[in-house]
Amino acid sequence: MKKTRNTVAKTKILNTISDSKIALSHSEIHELLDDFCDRVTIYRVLDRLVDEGLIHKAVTIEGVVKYAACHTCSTDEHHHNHIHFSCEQCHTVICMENVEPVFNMPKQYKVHSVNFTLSGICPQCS
Amino acid sequence: MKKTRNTVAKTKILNTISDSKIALSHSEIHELLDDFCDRVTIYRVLDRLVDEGLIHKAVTIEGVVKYAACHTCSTDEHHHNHIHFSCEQCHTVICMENVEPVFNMPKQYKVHSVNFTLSGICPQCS
DNA sequence: CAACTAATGCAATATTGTTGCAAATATAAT
DNA sequence: ATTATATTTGCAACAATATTGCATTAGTTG
Repeated sequence: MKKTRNTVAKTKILNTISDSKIALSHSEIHELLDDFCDRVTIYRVLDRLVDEGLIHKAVTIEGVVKYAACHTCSTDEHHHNHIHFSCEQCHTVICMENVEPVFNMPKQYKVHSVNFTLSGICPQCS
Repeated sequence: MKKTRNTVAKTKILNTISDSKIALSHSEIHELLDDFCDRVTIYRVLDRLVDEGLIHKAVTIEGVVKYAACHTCSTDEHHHNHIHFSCEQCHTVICMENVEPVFNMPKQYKVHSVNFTLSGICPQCS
């Protein structure tokens, strides 16, 4: 694995995601960073952070890619089998770190990663 | 609910999806239809078909939106709680209609739809 | 067949994601 | 601290995907 560096952009982007209660999309991060760095840099840093396991991805049923840092990220035993909830009203996506679905795949399928996203109305919008 | 019409485009697109063993993206459908109708029409028809419950969506971890028709579609008791498998090698997405995950959401969350997509290597590519 | 309205095509535009390359910068070695 | 190096960044260009407005076409109903 290629060595990766700790740059200002990377730190700032990781902090933005870690400090957020909700999962963030590329464009949301871009806005929060207020033109601190280029759009392209954000795409590349996000890819790196995912590779390094510091954050994880979740995709809504609309195809919007969101990024989040959860507690199991950056631990040895780190997996992201938990569910994400996407509110149809306020469009926020949150990690439900305690909700891990149980399923039974035929063992010919080699599963590398999962994406569990539920859509509906969150408690705040009800 | 607004009334919807049975047009040639709608029929052709639905048949394309129904006849396919794998879930199809907008661009794949566009290719299969070989310029029978406009790209925009396909977008609109897909939305309508989803609204009417004749097909359902699945989104890969890369944010690619795929469409599929399953057996429970178009039945009264129709739900899409099954898992989709996305192969990282051949990039095909299939419905695992028999694999329905069990999970336990806090009941303050009103769940309308689910998106379960696993990524990995399918039996053919192993 | 006439009237009504949904659906389509087209053009324009918006949004999202990718690539190549030169310049900048983090890291390790001296 | 200075230098050597390879990663990272910004910029520009491009590609892919999705959306909107409006005039025209074509289902559907009576």
